[in-house]
Amino acid sequence: MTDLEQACAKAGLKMTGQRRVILKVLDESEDHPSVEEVYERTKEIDSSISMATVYRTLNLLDELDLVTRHEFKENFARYELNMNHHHHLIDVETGDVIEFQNAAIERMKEEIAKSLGYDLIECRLELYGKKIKK
Amino acid sequence: MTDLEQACAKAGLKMTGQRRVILKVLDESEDHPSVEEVYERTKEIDSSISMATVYRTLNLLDELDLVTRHEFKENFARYELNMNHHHHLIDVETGDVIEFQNAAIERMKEEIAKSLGYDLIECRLELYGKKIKK
DNA sequence: GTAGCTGCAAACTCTTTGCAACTCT
DNA sequence: AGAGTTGCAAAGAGTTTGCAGCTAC
Repeated sequence: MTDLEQACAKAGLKMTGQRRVILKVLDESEDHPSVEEVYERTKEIDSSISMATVYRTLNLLDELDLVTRHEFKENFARYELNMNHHHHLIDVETGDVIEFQNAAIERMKEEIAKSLGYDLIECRLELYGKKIKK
Repeated sequence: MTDLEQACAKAGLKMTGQRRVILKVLDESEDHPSVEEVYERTKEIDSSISMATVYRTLNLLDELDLVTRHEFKENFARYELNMNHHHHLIDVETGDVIEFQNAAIERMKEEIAKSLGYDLIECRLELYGKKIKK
């Protein structure tokens, strides 16, 4: 039983075949798949899984904070397992997504929120850029 | 003729009655209205304006960079005139939106993009927080 | 005069949901 | 056994678009 499956069990979710497949797909994805992409990847393992189940499962995982739902400047959602905390730089020409971390920015976010009288709960930081050609 | 109308004219847009009303509404809005809200506000001035026109106009203004399209963690768009550059802190309990600026963060964003080999074109920074009660 | 704009309604895309059947625990 | 889960198809929300008529330039 994987860590992910354990976390689900702890939350009281039943571990069905479909869920196991979806978790496996997420765990093996190194990118930020859309719902459609998660669906395609699960179908290769179990072709009977429905889109509705993929949507429902991703929503559950999001509520459990096992997954982060992104909405870059597209009009559909992308998901990603919640492992290490990082932000994204999106290549405006190709759509490529690059991950980065930056301790100084983390610190400043907290400070800014605090100075406005808020506890920081969550945040979204996305850079959109164009590759520098040499 | 307002600055906004001038900018539109320069881009080759015809200044119709509907557009004038929509621009006026945006100009007088101090918040970040949704398309629906822009529509409601325009209807009070000219009740014949259609939703389709509001959508089309906002899309045009977005392309001209006169307006910024936001999608906070809701599932609809909000718009805002592109005046001074700033970011947003969203109150997760009430949905209130607070604006802020921070020069240090601006600098860091540029640096991060550069260090990844990109020219920064655009960015999205949103803090989601809960008000600190005393 | 004509390219561009508009309102209307229909179409589209992504996402959610009601329901009856099924399945983990 | 029973609550939770599933697939299907239908519904929903937000947004876009084809078309015929209208309007700014």
